[in-house]
Amino acid sequence: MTDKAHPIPNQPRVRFAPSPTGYLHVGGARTALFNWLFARRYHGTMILRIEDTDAERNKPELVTGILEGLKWLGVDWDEGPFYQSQRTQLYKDSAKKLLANGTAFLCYCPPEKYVGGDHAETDSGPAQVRRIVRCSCRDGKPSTPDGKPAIRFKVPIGGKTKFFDAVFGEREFSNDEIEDFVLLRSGKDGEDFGQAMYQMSVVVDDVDMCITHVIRGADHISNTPKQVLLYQALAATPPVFAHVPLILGADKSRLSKRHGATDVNMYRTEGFLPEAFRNFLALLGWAPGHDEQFLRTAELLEKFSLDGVSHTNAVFDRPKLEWFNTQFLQKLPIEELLPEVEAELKRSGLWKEEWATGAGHEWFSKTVDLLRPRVRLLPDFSTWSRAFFADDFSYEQAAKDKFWKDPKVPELLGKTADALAALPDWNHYACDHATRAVAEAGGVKAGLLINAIRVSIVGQAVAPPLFDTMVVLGQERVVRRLRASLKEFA
RNA sequence: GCCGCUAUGGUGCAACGGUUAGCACGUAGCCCUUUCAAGGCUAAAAUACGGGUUCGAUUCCCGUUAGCGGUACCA
Repeated sequence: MTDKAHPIPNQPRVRFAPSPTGYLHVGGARTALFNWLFARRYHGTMILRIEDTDAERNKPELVTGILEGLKWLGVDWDEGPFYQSQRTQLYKDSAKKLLANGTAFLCYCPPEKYVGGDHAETDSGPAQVRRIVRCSCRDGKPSTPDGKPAIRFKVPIGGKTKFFDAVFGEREFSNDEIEDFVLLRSGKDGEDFGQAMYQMSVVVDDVDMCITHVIRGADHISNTPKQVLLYQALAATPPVFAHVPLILGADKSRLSKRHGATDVNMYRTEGFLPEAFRNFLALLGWAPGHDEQFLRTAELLEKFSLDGVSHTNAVFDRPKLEWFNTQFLQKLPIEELLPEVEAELKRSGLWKEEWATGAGHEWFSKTVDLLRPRVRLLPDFSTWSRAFFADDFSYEQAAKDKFWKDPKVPELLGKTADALAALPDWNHYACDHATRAVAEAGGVKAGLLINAIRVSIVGQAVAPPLFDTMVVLGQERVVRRLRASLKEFA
């Protein structure tokens, strides 16, 4: 539908335009991802623009976090970051141009006349009501002719403003519903005008940067007619808009802190794999077709289309995100997973350089491969899997209670240590047979001994299959740990 | 309040006038098994409500309800 109505240009130009008033929110991240997917899919250009025109709310230090979040997600850009705070002259010039061509006017009304509004009683209590749509200043009749004016857009009386939305289709809004919005704030002491307002700066920048497709959150849908009006006043062609549905919390209200983490960087810290997060995010409000779920980024790129974007807000489902993570943890080619694990072990101080190359690397690879079906998040490699990478692990009380309760256990463990120490070859088969022989001789089921040994050599009730674990740990270490664990029974 | 968007199992998506309404997450059970996962199989679970249009509506139209968004000299 989209492709027919508005053919995809060969080289679309899109932008992600976050505002540094907060961290990179998952909603913003999803918008960034869709822009990126679209740009890469159609060999276009991705532009990053920082919308920091509100000096009072901006926190410049947040920009770093936003950029880091994007990089972690794998969303890169070709141009920028551009900062709107450094482009103020452009907006002022444009506003003055509109003043000159009669599509804007000077407004002397005090700001508070517009802020807050009236209150009306409704069934659900007082609701805010917009007080002013058409300002009297537009006809040259300022209510308070003195003081510094702001510049407002002169919205046409009557008529409709239309635009094409690649996900919602043709849209039209009645001009009478659109207020005479502010383009430029009134100036403080010394300056003629203040900073540009959002509508002004986006449109001027989108025109200046030759943006062809504006992909953004659906919360901007009712801003769009204002912007289209601005394009017209500026004699510019509006881009194709694509509004993507919002992300909600489990209770269907707008996603916020009380729903859990909303900062993308928190997920990085928690130890999610970026590709898993990306896959999950991509499937929030979009689907490639019928039943595909687990998608590598290349497949995402191959299949992404604005047509598939849903019209409904989506709930952020954390359990599903975790499922994606375990899927990637298990299915990623091992060479792709290794660097992530290495970084994790470095963070926790368990990393040894000998694992970087040669035989050490081979061992590391084998160990990670053994561990990964049971790992849920990257830090599990340092915590749950600690006994595989370090010798100073502790014994879980619950594991001891569960698997060491048979009085025969200490003796059997001692005999197992002797049997294993005597093995000429150290492999799965040999460990298996030696262990079962000890169990049989001791008159117990193999399972009892196997479970007891597991606790002795890794300190926990849960670990990969025992004999694989033994092979990876090595003969010397297994025997030593078995003997050392005997002290726990004293 | 006004304007706008939306409405398929608990969740994310399919079905774009004709299907026993499909897939995935989650949930429950079973199998596998040496712990825990993974994996395999099975089950419960949905077209918000009311009107139209049509031979036939999940699908098109209208209304209601609900949720969300906008209604700032915020972005």
